[in-house]
Amino acid sequence: MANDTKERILAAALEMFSQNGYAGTNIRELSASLGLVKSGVYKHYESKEAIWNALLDQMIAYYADHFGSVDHLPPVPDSLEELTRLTMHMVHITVHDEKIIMTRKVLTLEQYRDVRARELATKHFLTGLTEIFTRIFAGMMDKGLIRRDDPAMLAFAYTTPISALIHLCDREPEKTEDALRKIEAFSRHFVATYGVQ
Amino acid sequence: MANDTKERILAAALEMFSQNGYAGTNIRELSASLGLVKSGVYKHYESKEAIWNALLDQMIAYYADHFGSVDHLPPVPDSLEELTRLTMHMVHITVHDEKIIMTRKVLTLEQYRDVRARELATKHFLTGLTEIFTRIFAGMMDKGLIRRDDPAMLAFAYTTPISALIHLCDREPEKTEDALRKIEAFSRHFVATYGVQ
DNA sequence: TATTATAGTGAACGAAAGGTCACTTGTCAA
DNA sequence: TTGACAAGTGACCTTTCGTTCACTATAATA
Repeated sequence: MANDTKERILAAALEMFSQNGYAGTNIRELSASLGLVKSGVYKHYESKEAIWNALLDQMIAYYADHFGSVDHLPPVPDSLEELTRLTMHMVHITVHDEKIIMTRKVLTLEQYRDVRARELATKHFLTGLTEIFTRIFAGMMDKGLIRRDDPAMLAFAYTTPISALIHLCDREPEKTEDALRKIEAFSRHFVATYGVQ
Repeated sequence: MANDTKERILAAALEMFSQNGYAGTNIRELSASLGLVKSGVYKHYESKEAIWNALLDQMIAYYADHFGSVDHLPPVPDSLEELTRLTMHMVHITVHDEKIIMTRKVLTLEQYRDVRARELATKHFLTGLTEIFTRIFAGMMDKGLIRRDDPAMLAFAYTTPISALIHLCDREPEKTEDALRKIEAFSRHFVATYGVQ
């Protein structure tokens, strides 16, 4: 199947780009990892850059589908404890899903070179999470669970420390357990600070 | 002078590595940017990797000299307003000094490939700032300026959002002004939350 | 002054890169 | 059964890469 190979190429590209970067990846190795010879790849993509652009297209579409729409917002927690649980659930997925990890790494490595990677990186690493939690905190304020305050500021203050530790997990995977504990401790501290007792 | 050229090579390497990454940088361009021909570079470094290692040595030494010792700790602020001023002063330097910007970019680009870059990245992006502000907050608690709390947790909660915006400046320099305003707003919000009025 | 080490040149090299092309194979519709 | 087409192969091309080397110019040293 043409489509199958085309997608397998993208999957292999994600893996290699996330480890060695775009410039550090060569088509021979990429093809070999799929059991093809390099000219086979050129039957599906006209150039290395075309692979890169298709991969970015896919990442952008994936992001829009999964995080970009209001439909996929997690429900507003009904308790402070549930906020921590929700947070830990989201974090667990994001630091253990290989594909998501590789996506973050690719965006990290190519953010200075490619405009679209740069924009997606900002969404992934900063504005995306902040927007989601702005709504969550606004909802929790309405429910009287957390102190009235600027929900966007709280979301920023809540998500960026977590993001920093997620980056740490990407960089030093052996510290993942520690980072998860630290995120949970941070979440509880946050709740203790802003939550209405 | 041998030493002069040797250091100019490192400076050029920092610039090119920070823009194109190690794999994306070639010795011809690097030499040309110094007005040399590429074989001239090999009179000073035996290989591209040797340049990379020397650059890392320099970055590690620079970090140890400027941020690693207790001597260079900023003084503990005497007021909440001064905490914000101190913060903005440090941030201004860090987002406007080209050499520091390039250092962060290099560490960002090479963190998955090189063990030493990985470790230095964690210091730069996470533990370094947190340690500095842990001392500052401990001092401010002693002075009765901010509420008694775990100073390391406060430092983490204070520095990582700022770090996130510094990364944003590296990625999208045109947003620097906005980011600086946001950092100041965040600092004041933090002070309003944890400061003793 | 003669010598020697240093910095820099320019041509060349082999390896590896991205990409092309004529060709084979297998599948499916006419 | 045959024709057409998509998928994959292997040899080959060009360019670029990191690296080497014989050589020159210069400036300090003995």
